[in-house]
Order: sequence, then structure tokens, then C-alpha cells
Amino acid sequence: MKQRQDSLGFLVSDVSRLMRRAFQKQIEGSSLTLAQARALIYVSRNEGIRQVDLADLLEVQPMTLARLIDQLAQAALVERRADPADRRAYQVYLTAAAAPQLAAIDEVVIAVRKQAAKDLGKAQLAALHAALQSMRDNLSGR
Amino acid sequence: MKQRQDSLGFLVSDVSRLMRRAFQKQIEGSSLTLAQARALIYVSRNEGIRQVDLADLLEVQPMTLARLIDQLAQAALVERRADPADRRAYQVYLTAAAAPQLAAIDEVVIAVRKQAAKDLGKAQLAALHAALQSMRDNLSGR
DNA sequence: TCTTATAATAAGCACAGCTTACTAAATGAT
DNA sequence: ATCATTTAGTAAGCTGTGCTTATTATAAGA
Repeated sequence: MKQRQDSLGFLVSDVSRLMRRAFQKQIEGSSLTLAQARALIYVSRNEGIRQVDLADLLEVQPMTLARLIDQLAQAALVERRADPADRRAYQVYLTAAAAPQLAAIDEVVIAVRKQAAKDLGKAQLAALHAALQSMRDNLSGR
Repeated sequence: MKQRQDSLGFLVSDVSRLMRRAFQKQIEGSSLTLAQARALIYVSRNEGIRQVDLADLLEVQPMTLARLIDQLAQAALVERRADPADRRAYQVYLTAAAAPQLAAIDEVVIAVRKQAAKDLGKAQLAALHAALQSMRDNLSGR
């Protein structure tokens, strides 16, 4: 055994990188990146959301989100519609083409989790989830 | 409560991003990035290691590691010495300037962990660590 | 009305990884 | 011994994902 004694932060960043790698390998062909997939999922759960609110949900800067929406719009998976109540703002909606992509994402997400967490029991998985969520809350500083 | 129901992968990537953000904020002035810090720590635990072996330990491509070593060498924190047994290879050593940097890194690492994991008990933290390590092993594909 | 705040974005930078292609040296096969 | 293959390191350049700063148009508050 390797006795690496990594600190928590480095460990999380490792796992994140490796999960991204696994994701990208398995979603090959759909040409979606992890960040795009995440944004798409959030749009699907909040159709009609404004960009600024979506950015807040995703905890990224508005500019970061704007580019993601650009990419998803170019792939014809979402569309911007003018907010009737605010002429500065857009509302983001899914297109019909999004459904199969969302299904594909879901499959990959499940497959990656299966691979990564295959040695964890149900209770361990739940504990892990709770711990990570608590960490995110503590770090999000908002 | 926000009821986000994120999948494990996205959650890990969130936490990773937020921890990186916290790290960079706190290590301000030392001009080290997270990846550089990680590489420096690994050098400190394996002085004289060859680059290719270090890359393997860090689970990055040799090219990725070469650039990290470039940066650390330019900051005069490590130095390359010719491997006496293989004229193609370098061995990587710390310089005297590395010690205070390593100490600073350690401080920040501890501070970030404290902030992130402040709601986790000792046992929970240990379980989290174990779970993440198991995930890394399952994903590292080697 | 006039000032300030907000939504989106343009421009451009930083970080951290990758692939491909190359050189020099080591290793293995014939 | 020679020749082919593999290996260590790196140059060049791309990608993904985030950031900051500044600009424009609009909305909202004083």
C-alpha cells in the first residue's frame, strides 16, 4: 500500500480530476463537457431561469455561465428567450434535443458513480454525500 | 434548504473548485498554485525521485509534470540533478528555500480543512478520507 | 430627474491538464 | 555488434474551466 497521506484538499482534487477523466471517456461522442452537462441539468430542473440566477445556483461567475450557455445554445440544447419582465435579461429553456442528452448524461453519471463508489456501502455513500454537501456549504461563503 | 440533489461526481467537483478557491485566497503572496504545492509536497516526500516516477505518483502525464517542475525550479524551490545511472533522466531535489514554503502550504492546508470540515467529527472525517481514497483507487485505472 | 445597481457579455488572462512529435539515451533482439 | 524498440524528458500547442475588468443597456431608488 502506498501510504500517501494526502491531505483532504488534495484528495478531493484528485478524485475530481479522475472522475472528470472517467466522465469524458464515457460520454465520448456526445461532445459534452462536464461543466456543460452540469449546466444542462440545472436548466432542466429550473426551466425559464435567468442566467444570473443560474450562475448563482452553479456558484460560478455570470461570465462563466454566459459562455456555458453559449456553448449549449450552439449545440441547440437550450435557447435564450427574452425575459418579458426585464429587457436586460434572458430566460433559459431546454430545446427538444435536450432530452436524449440528459438521458445520456444520467447514464454516464450512474456508471461513473458505480465505478468510483463500488467499494462503498449504502450507508457509507450517504455519509459521503452528506459530508461533501456540508463541506460545500462551509466553503461557498455566501 | 436548497434541495439540490447533486450527483456524487458534480458534488466532488464543486467541493474541489471551492477548496481550490479557498486555497488560492489564503496562500496569496506565496505565488504557489495548488498543483505546484502538491508537486512540491510530493518532492519533499520523495527527494531524488525521477520525473517520470513523480508523474506516476501524481497521476499526471510526464509533460504536465515537466512544466510543474519548470515552475518550481524557476521559483528556486526544487532543482534537477542529472541521474548518475541514466543520462536521460533527472532527479528532483528540494532547495533550501523550499522549507518555509512547505510550512506555509501546511498551514493553509490545515486552515482550509478546518473551514471545510468544521461540521464533521473525527470519525466522520476519517470515514470521508477512507471513502475518497477508495474512490481514487477505483478510478486511477492502474 | 439623476444616480446607482443589475443583466449580460466582450476581451483577455490563469491554471491544469492533454496530445503529438521530437531528441537523446538505454535496452533488447537478432 | 548492430539495429530496432522503448524510455526520459520536453517543445508546441490545444482544451476545459474558471477568473477579472470593462462596457452597454436597462431597471430601480433617491
